[in-house]
Amino acid sequence: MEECRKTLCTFSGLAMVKKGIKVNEKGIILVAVIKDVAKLAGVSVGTVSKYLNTPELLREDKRAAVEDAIQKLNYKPNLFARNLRVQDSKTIAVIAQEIRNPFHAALFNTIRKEAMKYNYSVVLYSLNDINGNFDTLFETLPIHYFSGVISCYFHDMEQSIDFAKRHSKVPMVIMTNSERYFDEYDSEKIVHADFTQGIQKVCEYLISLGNTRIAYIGCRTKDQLRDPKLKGFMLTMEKHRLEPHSIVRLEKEYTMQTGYESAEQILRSGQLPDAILSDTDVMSIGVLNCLRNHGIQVPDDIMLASFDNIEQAEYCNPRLTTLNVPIEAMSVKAVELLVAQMENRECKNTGNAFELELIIRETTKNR
Amino acid sequence: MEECRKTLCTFSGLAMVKKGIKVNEKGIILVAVIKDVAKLAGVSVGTVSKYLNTPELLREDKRAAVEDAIQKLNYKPNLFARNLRVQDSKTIAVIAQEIRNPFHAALFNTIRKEAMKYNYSVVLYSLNDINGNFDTLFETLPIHYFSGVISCYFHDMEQSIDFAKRHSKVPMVIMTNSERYFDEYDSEKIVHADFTQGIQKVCEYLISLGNTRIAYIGCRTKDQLRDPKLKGFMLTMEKHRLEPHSIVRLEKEYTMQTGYESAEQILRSGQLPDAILSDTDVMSIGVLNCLRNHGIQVPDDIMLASFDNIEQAEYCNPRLTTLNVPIEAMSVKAVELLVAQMENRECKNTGNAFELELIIRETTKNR
DNA sequence: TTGTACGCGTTATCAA
DNA sequence: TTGATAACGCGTACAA
Repeated sequence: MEECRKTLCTFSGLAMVKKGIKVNEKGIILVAVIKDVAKLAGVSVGTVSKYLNTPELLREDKRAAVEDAIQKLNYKPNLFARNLRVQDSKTIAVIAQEIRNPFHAALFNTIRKEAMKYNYSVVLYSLNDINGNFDTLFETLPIHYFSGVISCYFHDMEQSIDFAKRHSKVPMVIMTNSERYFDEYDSEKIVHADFTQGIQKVCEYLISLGNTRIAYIGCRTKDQLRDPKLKGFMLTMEKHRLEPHSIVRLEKEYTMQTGYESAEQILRSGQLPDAILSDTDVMSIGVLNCLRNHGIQVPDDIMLASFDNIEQAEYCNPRLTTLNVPIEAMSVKAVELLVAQMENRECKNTGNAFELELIIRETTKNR
Repeated sequence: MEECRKTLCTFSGLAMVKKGIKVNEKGIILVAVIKDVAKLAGVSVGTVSKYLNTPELLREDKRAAVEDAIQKLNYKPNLFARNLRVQDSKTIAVIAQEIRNPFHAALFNTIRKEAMKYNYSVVLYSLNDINGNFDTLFETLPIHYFSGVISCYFHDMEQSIDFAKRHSKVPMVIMTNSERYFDEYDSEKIVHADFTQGIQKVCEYLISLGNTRIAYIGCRTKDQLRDPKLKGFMLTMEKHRLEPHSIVRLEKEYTMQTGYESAEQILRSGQLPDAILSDTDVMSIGVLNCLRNHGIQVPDDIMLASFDNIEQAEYCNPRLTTLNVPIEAMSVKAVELLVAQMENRECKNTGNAFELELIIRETTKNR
């Protein structure tokens, strides 16, 4: 007993002092644990535990006593102890691209809010921190300490899918951007929007407006041959027997700055294109800025259309014609599917495919 | 022993199966734990633990053996067990406003990256999720499971400070926006920029341009009398014996949409102001949009200036005149101070005050 | 319906 | 330098 108290003093006490948690003059922690609640309520720890997990199995008087003690002590269960015991963290890892990008911020925010509804916490892993390197992620992410994973790294679907396969036993939902992944992976693990079709819609629209010399702006992916957006562009151009004015895919991140630089590169090439198809709204905003700097009017001199429909697309000047990606709805669905997996419930795998809708604003017009 | 194995089967096995972790046909978990490493390396668990924490205290041959075993088993320490034992989570809670706001996204992202350098994880608590209610936060946030807290909820400093005081023993850093908090709180816990002075700078500049009828746009804070930005505006106007054209402070969130609506309200009031001073860039973008819809030219008909200097301020049309808040530098400092607190190091409390610099762009001009 | 006792995976202590 | 062991706080099987 003396020994025990000593240990308490040196170990917990010190550790807690270090953490800044209140301790009394004897070095005993003042943060209540289940034992303290039990003592105060005059019951056993087992009973307190039952109160926390299956309160309906408790007699009313005991229930009230425990509740009262918890209140008085401001008791909060220790999550580490609980997680350790039940081998489940109630935490979801979100593998995303870059939180400063409004598209991904919206995605992350929705996932976070939805997860909260199901009592799950969310931790963000940003692939931009590690240069999009999934091997690094594989090494650093302690994946088996998460209840589940949502992967929404559109930038390199091949790697995302590969990563998921390496963890096939872990509850996971992947947001994908191309039909081709449907065959490769369980459909109840996929939330899907067909970016190839999406770009085709945009490109068809630009062509229908009479544009023939169309420039394409994107960022270079590792597996560039399979970039679904670029593919959609190429398919549409071929279908109409049109040659791209140019294809600019810098090895940079999706930022306004990159959009600006991409536009500059197009301008340097000499002859102006009729239209620019940018594969993200964020880049488009940079494009607009660059064109304005060069005195080029949008849409009169050059038209511009892009992809995502971030909130800002409606607020820039001129307002962006773009393709709506229902990212909030997709995120809600992703969490729903993941929770079903984590809790071993069946979940109909219908309705995981989302439509992309063209939003026509001011950067395009009838010639 | 039989009993033990049985328990393993029913409990861990099942729990793990539920989680989708690999188990063999006997229900034994195939995720390696420290015991497995020890067995394979032919050492005790204590030795493996030493390898993980103080490898320099190990003999070379043992060190190599453990390293080899860890490799072979792809062993990763269980964080819950470790946290439970050492009573420290190596996790920082960030109390922020709204991750979709670019200003706060930049803030959160920098904190996250910096924290990573010191081997801390970061969890986001967004006050917008809970309507800015600190009492809710107080109840739901398991604060003593975090190694430290960074509070950057500028929207209601009174409550932020109060929250911090209620947790005075917890390592915490607060970003503040007004001189007045310096006296109330330990200076080594504060990263500071004087928003009152900042707005004064902006307002002085607008007045120096010949504007006299200036409208102010912000959002309503709970403690509106002490809103440092509004205060700066009022002080400057009084100093110049000017009456505000109008003060619009909707009870909404800081969004482009709110900025739009605020501008509409100003326009409805009849006589146009000479200039609008908006207290955040995000709102300004909405203002620009609204003015354009009404055919009002910026800066010719109305000038506009604001606060934050988010990246987008340089990319909108016209480009925003605004006040630079060095949010990245402030975030870096915040993490530095927090780490010092968490690890009981001294940290000179100099240089925690950051200067706000006026950035003149296109929404203002000499008349 | 409640209490007892054990174990989750780790680190710290102490003896060897 | 290493190994055995207790303890972190909780949930659950089983006994009462």
